[in-house]
Amino acid sequence: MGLGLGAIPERRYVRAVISEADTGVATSSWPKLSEVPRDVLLEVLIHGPLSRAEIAGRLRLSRPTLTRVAKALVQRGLLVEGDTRPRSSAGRPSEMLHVRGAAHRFLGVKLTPERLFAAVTDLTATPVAAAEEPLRSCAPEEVVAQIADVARRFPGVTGIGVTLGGVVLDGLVAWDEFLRWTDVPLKAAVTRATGVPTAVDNDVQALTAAQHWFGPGAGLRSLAVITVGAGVGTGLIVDGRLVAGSHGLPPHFSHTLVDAKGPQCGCGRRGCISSYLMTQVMLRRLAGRPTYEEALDRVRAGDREAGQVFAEAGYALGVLIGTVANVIDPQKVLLTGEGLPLYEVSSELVHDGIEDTYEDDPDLIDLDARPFDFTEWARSGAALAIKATITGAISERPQLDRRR
Amino acid sequence: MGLGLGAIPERRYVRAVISEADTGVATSSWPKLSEVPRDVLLEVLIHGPLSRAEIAGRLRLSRPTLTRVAKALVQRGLLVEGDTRPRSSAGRPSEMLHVRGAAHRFLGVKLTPERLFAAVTDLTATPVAAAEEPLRSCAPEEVVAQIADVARRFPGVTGIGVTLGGVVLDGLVAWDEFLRWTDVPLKAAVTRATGVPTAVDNDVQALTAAQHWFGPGAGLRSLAVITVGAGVGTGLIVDGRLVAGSHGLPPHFSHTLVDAKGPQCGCGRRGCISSYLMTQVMLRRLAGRPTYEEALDRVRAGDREAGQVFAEAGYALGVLIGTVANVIDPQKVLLTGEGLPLYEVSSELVHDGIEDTYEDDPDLIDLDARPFDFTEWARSGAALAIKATITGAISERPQLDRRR
DNA sequence: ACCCATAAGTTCCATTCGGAAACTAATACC
DNA sequence: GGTATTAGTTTCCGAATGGAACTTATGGGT
Repeated sequence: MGLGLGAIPERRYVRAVISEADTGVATSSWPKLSEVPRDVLLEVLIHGPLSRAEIAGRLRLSRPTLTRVAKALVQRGLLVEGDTRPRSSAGRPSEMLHVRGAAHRFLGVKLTPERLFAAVTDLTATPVAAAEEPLRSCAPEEVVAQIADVARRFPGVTGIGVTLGGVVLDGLVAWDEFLRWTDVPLKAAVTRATGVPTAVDNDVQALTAAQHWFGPGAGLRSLAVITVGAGVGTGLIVDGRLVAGSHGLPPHFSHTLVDAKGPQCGCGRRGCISSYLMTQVMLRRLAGRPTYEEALDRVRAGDREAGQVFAEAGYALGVLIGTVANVIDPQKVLLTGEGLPLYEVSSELVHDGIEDTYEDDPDLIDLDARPFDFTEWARSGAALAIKATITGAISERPQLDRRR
Repeated sequence: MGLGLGAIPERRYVRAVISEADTGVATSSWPKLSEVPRDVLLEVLIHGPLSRAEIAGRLRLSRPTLTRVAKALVQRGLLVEGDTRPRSSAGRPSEMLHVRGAAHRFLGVKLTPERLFAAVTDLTATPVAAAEEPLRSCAPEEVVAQIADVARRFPGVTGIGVTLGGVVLDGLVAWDEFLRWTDVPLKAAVTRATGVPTAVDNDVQALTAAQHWFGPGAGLRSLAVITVGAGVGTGLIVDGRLVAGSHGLPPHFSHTLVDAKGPQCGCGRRGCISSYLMTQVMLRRLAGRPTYEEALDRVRAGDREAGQVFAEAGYALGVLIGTVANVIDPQKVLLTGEGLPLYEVSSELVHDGIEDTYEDDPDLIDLDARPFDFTEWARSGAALAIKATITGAISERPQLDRRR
């Protein structure tokens, strides 16, 4: 319904065989999975191909259960049996289970005030298509219409994930400074306009979750993600779950003080971490207001002034890393973003900042810097859709979980 | 066993009725509970007396399930039916279920280099006895012996919780600066010496968990606990769970910079939050090195010098509160500790600090300041024992949880 | 006083789900 | 080719959960 499928011939003749899984829109409906099958799928999704025995061990399930559950997941087309991997010693070799990525497609959309970035991925969050276009307007209705247009170009997706730089609570964009939105029920609107289940979240939060499922932080119990771009952003995974503040904001560390005599910050004070790291502020301090790339070139060419600004930025980044590590003592700190060249040119100062801030042995911090393509933002939208689809957050209202 | 109960007459005649619950050591054995009964017990423990219907609603269980589970818990002596509470409108009144606190007792022990604090509580963490004595020695074996002596004075406890100011990982005291311990397997040692299942944890972590179950933060999804005493400590609850760093330390925010020209801090730098708040440092700045109480009197009497030191400390506390709130955006910030008079004498400056630091509306912060008796530390040890007993962490090895 | 609406708690029963035991399958090593 | 070893399967059973229908205890209306 809502899909204009009235004209499609009835398919009663299939129902008896394929039953529920195929009743709705052919390729794009997600089967309802109960808890254990969902956990099994997730385990394979996050930790790569695994044998039944391995999964049973990790999830503390019996092998018979795994036989049954795996069979069901294969029947639903979500898993496939891949190669068999011989044991190192004796014993029957394992049959590896893979996620059948092609089974579903997801659309991710990242909104900025100027442009819309889109990416289509398969179930394993591997990109299969991408698009980018100017945002026609910032008015909510028009943005929704534009997203629906994009969605029409990629039919058959199982879910849509939209991310933006604002405060998102339960699918409602409570506040977006850049788009100038207040209380926009984006999730409902896009779901209605496209007919496809949609999830909406803050971009940094979605990126963090994406890195935790599909990136270098896959499956870690604790993880800190720091994005360096036009500004800095932080996301935290604690106890295997994304930390969402009670008001929907991602954790922010960025106005922690580095040096009270530092540059003027947007927040009104001086010398916050973010005052050193915001691209705008950095460039403003340089003669002739170069672009970011020009500034980088100057640094690489040995320019003193630019070097100083980037060194200070690097130090501030180090302080940020150290502060985050002090607070949650994560298994890994992941550094991403378009501004990562900063780490490349002044990694030494970053480490100075860490050393001056972190209260334990800096070697304990597993720091991972990953270069970053801007389309990654859109991909993390798709990852958001995948996550919402699998956990069921996308269709049902989120379950109150009665965990400890 | 180990409790010297050999002389107590056998009670075969009861077994048929009370079955398992009474098979082992009479009053002090904890029945194994499966997940749902455990959740039900917890819900009543944390959220006060509740009716079956109410619990079923909260835990998303059916009413028949609640009938069954409640009956089992009543049989095991953990719950009792209390008063019936009439509906406001029509309908049969609810029968309230209470935790039968008297069913079990727990011993909490807090270790400091000079003294040992002990508290015995019932299952609801209500204190029933307390003791305090000098620590005979800091040597691990002697401390264990002393704890065993204390435990002998309070026979029949179901669990023991020991807390101290060090780094505790899985019952092993990896490092305690104050006691000068490294890698002391305290949990195993006390369990062996007393014959009672024992849990060990960092004191601030245990306090945080205690406040989250039995204090003003009961049952919140997110909570920050800030203790002000000889130093400052921080504990976090996120998503209903205690945040434990991957190396066992509680989160520390206390060396965040407030003012680079501030007092010298133990960490080598100047003007950290903790440099303003450590009692030692505060008193050192005052003429004649008064005691804490004397210093407080001076402030209340209007002494300029003391007022300044306490004002700065208050401001630093505000910065700490704001920083914590920025990071996890908790539902509540709970302020406790022996040093709480600070908040009383300079609450205005605390709020200034919050205002200058928190990036949203300070009114969103639900700040709760609770005066603090030192025996609270020991009580939180008992709460630790309760928590470990109920979650099963005390006997079995912690289950790998396969949650999302 | 009586009946009815309302909501709590219970009983009964069908169903689901996961683990134990015992099996088969596929390999390495001797 | 036999044996040890580990993966995966089948069969079966017990535990636990939720739906339907019931009983119980109240308030409110007539």
